[in-house]
Amino acid sequence: MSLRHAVLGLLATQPATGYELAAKFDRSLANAWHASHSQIYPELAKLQDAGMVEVVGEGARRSRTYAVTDAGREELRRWLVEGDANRHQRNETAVRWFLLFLLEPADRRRALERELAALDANEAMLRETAERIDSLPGSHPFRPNVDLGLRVGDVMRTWLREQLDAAGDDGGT
Amino acid sequence: MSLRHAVLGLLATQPATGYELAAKFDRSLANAWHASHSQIYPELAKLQDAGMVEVVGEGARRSRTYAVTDAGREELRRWLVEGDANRHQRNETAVRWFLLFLLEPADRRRALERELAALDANEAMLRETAERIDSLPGSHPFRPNVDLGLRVGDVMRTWLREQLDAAGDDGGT
DNA sequence: AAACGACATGTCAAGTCTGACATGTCAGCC
DNA sequence: GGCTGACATGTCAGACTTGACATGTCGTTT
Repeated sequence: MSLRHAVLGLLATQPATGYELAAKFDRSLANAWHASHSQIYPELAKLQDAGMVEVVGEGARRSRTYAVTDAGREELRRWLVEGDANRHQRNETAVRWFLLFLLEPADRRRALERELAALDANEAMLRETAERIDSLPGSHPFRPNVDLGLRVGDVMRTWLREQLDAAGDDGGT
Repeated sequence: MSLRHAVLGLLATQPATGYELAAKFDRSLANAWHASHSQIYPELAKLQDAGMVEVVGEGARRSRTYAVTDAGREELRRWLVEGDANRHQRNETAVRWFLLFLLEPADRRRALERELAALDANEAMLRETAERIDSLPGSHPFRPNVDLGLRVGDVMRTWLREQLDAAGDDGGT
């Protein structure tokens, strides 16, 4: 279960409310793990019961800011250091890309173009994030990961364009 | 749900038994989607009820070979063409890589080296697959995907080595 | 002939995740 | 004052996934 460790990790980076965590899952972790608030709030409660996070502040609208405790930090460290490199992933995009060859060239071209557009959008988001981070003073811990995302995105877009060319050859205009 | 479409796709590529499908999920789709036989057999039954696959042969040990029907092919096509480019993924490795900066440099180096080793193993597997495929007559539909995997692997390993260098700078010997 | 390992399928309890439903607060605008 | 949209939390049924348990077959080796 990574949800637990993702939450611990985000809180270890910076204390946050459940709402803020949900936003971070949609931004920072968008390309790594998806979780919505309906999972995050119960998980925070469980982590609090387990003594791994604690409430460090309350704000307007019943909001509670959580922070990691020493026990939580230890659990996180244990997972990062000892957890075996589990390569299992669940990636709908990858499945789709595997099966695109089954389509007729015309359909395939359309699908490839849609995938390319989605990647372009992701690229734009990453570039924005990079710029925002770079304009901040000091270095941001996630900067290398943004960079990795950009590089992987480049490779994937190149590949998609190659597949588009190939589909064009097969299918005429 | 991608399990259904992954199964349909594999069967559209080539008819197979549930057992063979499970093996393919561990090989071809290892970096895309994980599914074990305890999911595959029930899914085949559901797909058969829905008229999307049919039994085209029976072999030793009660084995049944399934193939996609026209209805299944249509559903698969619909998903490939119309399904929106869902970028949600669930990737424990990515989460870990996001949080590695939280570790002390010594721990971080150890973790990075373990990740590098896991990637090397994956690389070796992909190269083997590529060679096996290339030695076959004709072109194999998954060849481009193997290539994509190799390229993405290269980018990731380069990144890991950079992070290792950075951790070395931080933490001395 | 017994033992072994790969082949082959099946079930199920427990855990995880999704999407919808539900409730309420606060700030700014008209 | 009322409206709207962002903020903020919570619950839950239904679907999906995991890992363990269960059963049996076939070919090869000892």
